[in-house]
Amino acid sequence: MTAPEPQRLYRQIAQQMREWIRTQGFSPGERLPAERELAVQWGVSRSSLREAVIALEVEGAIEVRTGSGIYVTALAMQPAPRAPAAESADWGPLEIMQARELIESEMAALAATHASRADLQAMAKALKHMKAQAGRNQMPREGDEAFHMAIAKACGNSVLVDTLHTYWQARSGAMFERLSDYFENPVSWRAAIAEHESIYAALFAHDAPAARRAMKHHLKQTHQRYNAQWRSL
Amino acid sequence: MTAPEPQRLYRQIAQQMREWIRTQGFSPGERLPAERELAVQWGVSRSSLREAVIALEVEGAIEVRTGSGIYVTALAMQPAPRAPAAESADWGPLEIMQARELIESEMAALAATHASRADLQAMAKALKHMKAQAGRNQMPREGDEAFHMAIAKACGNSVLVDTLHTYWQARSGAMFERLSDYFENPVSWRAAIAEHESIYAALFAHDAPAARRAMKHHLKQTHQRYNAQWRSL
DNA sequence: TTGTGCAATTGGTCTGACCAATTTACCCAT
DNA sequence: ATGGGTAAATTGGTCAGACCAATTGCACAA
Repeated sequence: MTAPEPQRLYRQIAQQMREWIRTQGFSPGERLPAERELAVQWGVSRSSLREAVIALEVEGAIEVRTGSGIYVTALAMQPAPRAPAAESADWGPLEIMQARELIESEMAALAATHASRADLQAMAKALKHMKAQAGRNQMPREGDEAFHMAIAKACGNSVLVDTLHTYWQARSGAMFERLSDYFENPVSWRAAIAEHESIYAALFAHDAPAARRAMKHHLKQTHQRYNAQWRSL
Repeated sequence: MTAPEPQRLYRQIAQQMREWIRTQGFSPGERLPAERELAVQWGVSRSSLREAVIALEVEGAIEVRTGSGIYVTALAMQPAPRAPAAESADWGPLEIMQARELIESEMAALAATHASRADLQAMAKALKHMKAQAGRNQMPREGDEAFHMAIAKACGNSVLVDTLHTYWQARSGAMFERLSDYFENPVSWRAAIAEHESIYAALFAHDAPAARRAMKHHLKQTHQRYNAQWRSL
């Protein structure tokens, strides 16, 4: 009862190795002792040591090269034990919407000056997809995401693309699902589509201020729809 | 030469198991066959099968309970093979700076209206830390990060905090290290500290437009320092 | 000096065994 | 028949040793 955590051996070893690597002044790219030596060093079998190595490898802290050795990566330096999807776990819907409002408005402005013909084409296609889905009385979630991601791509900055993508993935949360059921109705679809068209028009005209304004308006509306629904739960 | 990737066995097995779990209609919480059976099923030794299991466990796709069995988690359903830090891997320094310029400017404006006394105190402390480090002729990287993160926290939005945190972690990349060596010199430190003080002043005065302006200026300066250095490599 | 090839090193995989926690089955007492 | 409790079967956890394959290093020969 007092010792509820006889953790698996490989986890203990992995934990100790993480600290050891960061402590003993290993530099990225440096090679650490052979598996057999490490096993002796921690007094475990090679099998167990190996399991710990694999855990660290999956985490990205080390890199194993067959016949050569085990090498530490740059990631090993940052203490992040990185539980899978550790962040984004406790993101609330309203927080995400606020962040999107802040970021995507500026992204729209940036996209207005950078967007290529191909980018605009992708947006148009997404918009068309939305209308098609809405026409079949389905929630046009797919097209919605495609449209916003197309704008991100138009910025020509992979950091922004990945950031927004992370936000959309976080929508899988349970709370989000419940919210969607309530507020995603044909009326708000039509409104959203109209707002998207305003954004598209501004981007097509390469009008940065207008694009920023349109995007901010769209997300503010969405935010308010969420907010209203949130309070009513 | 034509087959450059005889991937480690455990990776192959892990890959196949991921698909198998998602395909064969396993529900979260359900138990899958015993290790020994799975080993036979894929025609590998238990050791190798076990390594694959550990990889999936670290990824969070499955959960292993001693003496009981191996259980699939909710995460296993989402197809994300989530390589460690798959994103952020190929982020370039200039891309990150552009993203920061876009996001942090707005964050500063938001923080100007939201910042509490505690938030401002944290910024002041970070600023002080920067000066102390610079005084000892050290690159004030720590204080720099603390200052920017304090502003993010002042927004009261965990999504924004996590996003910026991700950007700072990406700085560990090799390219970034090399850049830092070149451009991070006492002259730019002093400039950066002065710029930080402008930002702090605007936040302290709760002047959103000024905060936005100051932050944008600061990051644009940094961006240019990077850019100049980048071309000279 | 240069290049080739052998040998040591190091990771990769397998077999088989035994231990510990958990679960299941069964038998006995009520 | 039912309840409880123990024993056996199941399942993961760890270990030891062996052999293979890729890499690396070094000595020797050209």
